[in-house]
Amino acid sequence: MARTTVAEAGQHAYRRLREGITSGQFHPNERLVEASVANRLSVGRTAVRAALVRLDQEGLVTLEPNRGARVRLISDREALEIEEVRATLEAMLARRAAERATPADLRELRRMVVEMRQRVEEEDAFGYSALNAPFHQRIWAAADHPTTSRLVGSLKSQSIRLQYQTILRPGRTERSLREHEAIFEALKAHDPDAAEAAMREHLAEVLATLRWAIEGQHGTPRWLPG
Amino acid sequence: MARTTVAEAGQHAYRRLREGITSGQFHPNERLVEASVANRLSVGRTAVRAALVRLDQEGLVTLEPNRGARVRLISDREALEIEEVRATLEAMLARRAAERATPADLRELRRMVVEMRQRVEEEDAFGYSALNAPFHQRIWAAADHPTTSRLVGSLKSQSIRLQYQTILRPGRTERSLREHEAIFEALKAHDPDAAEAAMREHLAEVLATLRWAIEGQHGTPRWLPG
DNA sequence: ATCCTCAATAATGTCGACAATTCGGTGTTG
DNA sequence: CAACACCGAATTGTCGACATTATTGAGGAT
Repeated sequence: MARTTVAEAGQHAYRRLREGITSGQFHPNERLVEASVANRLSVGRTAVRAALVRLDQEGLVTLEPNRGARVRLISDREALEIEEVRATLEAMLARRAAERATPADLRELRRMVVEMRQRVEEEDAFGYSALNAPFHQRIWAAADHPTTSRLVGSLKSQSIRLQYQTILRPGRTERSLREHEAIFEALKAHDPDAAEAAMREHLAEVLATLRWAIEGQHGTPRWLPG
Repeated sequence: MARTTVAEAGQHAYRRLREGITSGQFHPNERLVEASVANRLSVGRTAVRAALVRLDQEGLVTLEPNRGARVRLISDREALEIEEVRATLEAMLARRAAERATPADLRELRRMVVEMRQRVEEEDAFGYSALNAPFHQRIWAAADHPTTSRLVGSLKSQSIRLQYQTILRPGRTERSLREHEAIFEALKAHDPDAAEAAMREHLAEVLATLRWAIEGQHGTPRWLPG
């Protein structure tokens, strides 16, 4: 029989809401009225409540006493801070990954890099960007450091909003590809210093692009999702 | 009368429970039955439930569907991982702190170092250890990087269990004091590289001490709840 | 004795009702 | 006309009741 695990509606609500927020379905600063969300997701208010508490702790929504929840708006400053932390931690993970990447890890990473190159040659910036996350995640897996992986994953979901805009920068994909290739080479050579340096450089570029995107949006006072 | 904001019992329960866990009042792996906790803290079950969800997200308790909550037992491996992350992030904070420490920051840090030295001279290891956290926190404040500070603070609360045992290592306090002094000197000189290096070295020592403590407790195969 | 079945119990998951609070508007008063 | 107290709708906070699920222990069959 269809074992749909009816129990734990809370988990369900949490995932749906989280997905809704990170995918931009709910806008930053949008109010999340418990009742509305509840019947939108076809779950009870209790479940929504639990989900909101979780998301508050996670930093994706803010929860004010007696005043409800809203999607947390990450300030520009905070977005940069998050990216800085992410860079620091991912550099550490890259170092570890270089020390212990298995042949299987390297095979998979090579496959990804090849696919990325194809996307760049086809000038498919969006397709390229979609391969970005899996590539990084595979490195986290190779680093075998669950605590940090969890942390970095959580950070990433908080700063999604600006992630999209970084795709648009002209010439960014080519450069990004070269950086990814450098990281891969360092991992393949099992050279921790090189891997850490390459990852640090890559994320410094991302950070710079982020600054560029933030500058840009100040000129263009519209940044709502299309 | 004396309306102490009766609303928000959830916050209250959260703080009490958190305090109880980090202070060791509740032991690792101990089951947290909602009803018991509720009337122990004189709050409703709803509030306890919310608190547990928060603490689960925070990593201080584990929450299994239909099977309740228990105080999370941090494995040795995980404790080391946490300490590693903390080291990485605090090194970054020290770097930033060196760049932007104000005279007030430095005055305060000097005061703390002086007091630490006194404690060491009095051979008051426990008193010395109590000054440890404020010293680090002051550096975080100087770094002016709230995102990271929050993160590091959260990590620290997860690994409290082993923190105490590190005090016991012979000769540790003297060495720790010298490390702290080195960090202070680097901050005072506004030398980011030196500050980062000093902090990194300090926390590498802490990590080593942690490993030592973990080895030690393997000799004593008693860790079951009493 | 060991394993299995199955009721009894304890604890969690969910819901609906109601109290408490916030917020926007409305009418009153100076 | 502005400031202000106040009412009402909307929303959140809390509680108790009940359904659902795990766990325990006794009894029976092999």
